[in-house]
Amino acid sequence: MRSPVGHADVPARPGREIPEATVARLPVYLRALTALVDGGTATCSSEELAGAAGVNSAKLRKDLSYLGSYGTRGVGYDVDYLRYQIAREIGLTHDWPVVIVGIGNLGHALANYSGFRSRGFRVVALLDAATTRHEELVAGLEVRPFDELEDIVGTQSVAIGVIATPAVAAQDVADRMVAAGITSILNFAPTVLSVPDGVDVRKVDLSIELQILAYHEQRKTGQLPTEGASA
Amino acid sequence: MRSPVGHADVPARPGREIPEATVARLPVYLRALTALVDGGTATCSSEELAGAAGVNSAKLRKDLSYLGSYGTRGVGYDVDYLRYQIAREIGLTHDWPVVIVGIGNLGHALANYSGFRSRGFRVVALLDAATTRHEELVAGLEVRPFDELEDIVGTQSVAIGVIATPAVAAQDVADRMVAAGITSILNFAPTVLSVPDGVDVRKVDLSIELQILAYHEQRKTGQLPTEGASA
DNA sequence: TAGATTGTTAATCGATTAACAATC
DNA sequence: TAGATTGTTAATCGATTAACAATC
Repeated sequence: MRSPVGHADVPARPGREIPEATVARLPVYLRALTALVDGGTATCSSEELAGAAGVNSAKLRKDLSYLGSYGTRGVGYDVDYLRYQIAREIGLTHDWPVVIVGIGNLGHALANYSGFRSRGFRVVALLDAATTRHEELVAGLEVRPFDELEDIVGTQSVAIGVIATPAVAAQDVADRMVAAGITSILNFAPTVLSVPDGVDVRKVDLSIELQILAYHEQRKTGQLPTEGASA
Repeated sequence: MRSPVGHADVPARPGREIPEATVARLPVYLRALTALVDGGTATCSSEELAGAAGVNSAKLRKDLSYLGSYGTRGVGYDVDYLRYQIAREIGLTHDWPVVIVGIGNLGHALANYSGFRSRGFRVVALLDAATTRHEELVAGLEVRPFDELEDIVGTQSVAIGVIATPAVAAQDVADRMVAAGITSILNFAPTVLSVPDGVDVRKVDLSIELQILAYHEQRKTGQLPTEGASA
């Protein structure tokens, strides 16, 4: 539709413009491939990889086709090669410095989560507004005053921020993050954030996930909400 | 397509068969409505509620239309009434007992998360396989041996289980949960679970969320992975 | 009545899936 | 070559959105 920069409407390199649904599955494939590599598997078919990732093989092949042609017909995929290609596509061939703001229970858990480090994310600072938490050691890092945000983001080129504060503080934290130059936010606070265009926000909401389960659970057990009620 | 029980293919009550995308947004609307109630707002338009929920108003109205006609043309929605209707639809008019398995950093955070309790979820037990954690008090509950799962699920009619164990243990925990009668699982372990039909699994994966952000971040900053590379 | 806003329609868009030609 | 499996096509399905008739 829009062509912001004035270039001809050429179809971008084949393999560009990966659909959002596909992007969200690439990390799942990456994890499955890493498990296969660790298990000593050198080659796998789309059927096998799809099974390990919990999707059907047509979807997997379609997804991979957006990246390029990294398989061999009649043979399958070289596990290690495909893993590298996906990691490169996601941008995990270099480390991403990350700051976590809000070092309560959840912030503690996030700071200690080994899955970040092992996947290319490096927690460079833990910030909290409460002075009582300052200098506390969490996951080997000192908790710092929130005011140091701008300094840390600037000197360490932090692009990604994690918000693990109470809901009331989250928008302020987001505003400060954006002002400091952060352009990607992972928000654990149960609130809608408003940010300028160009800043990405992803939200993880524990209670929403449970509510979605409850909705389906309710239907299974036959306790339909309107059962016996009239319209 | 399928008609498992042998009844005529009558269109269910209007308002049934809510699309999955809509179900996932109902908790967001519920939260926005609760905030409006708390702020003293009695009535709101679809435009206002949509703004508070972070969606556009056409989508909001379409979503609500699956539940019924709870608004008034020319006027808007009664905030408290709509909130009740959504809560009823999700199944939050009664409490859901929940067990959490795996009381590490994340399990601690989940056990202490007030958002569960306040939204109709009651943590009835914390279980861990490690005997060193037993009898420890977390969020006012004693950590119990994992073997007590069946007993607790049976006596307390638990339908929802939360897995916060390391990845290697998650499938075993899921199997035991299913055997004990749990039919909805919220999985925080970074692994694909296989469960029988009829059991719902939702997955929360912290590092996947960060990877999705990294993908977009990489494109923003112009460090395209294939930049300069030839096809 | 005039103005406002819902609930619904219909068009569009994006995601999924099965099937199969290409090709190792 | 025969068998296997990818990469792509095309059909289907579901979600989003704008527009507007219904109606308070």
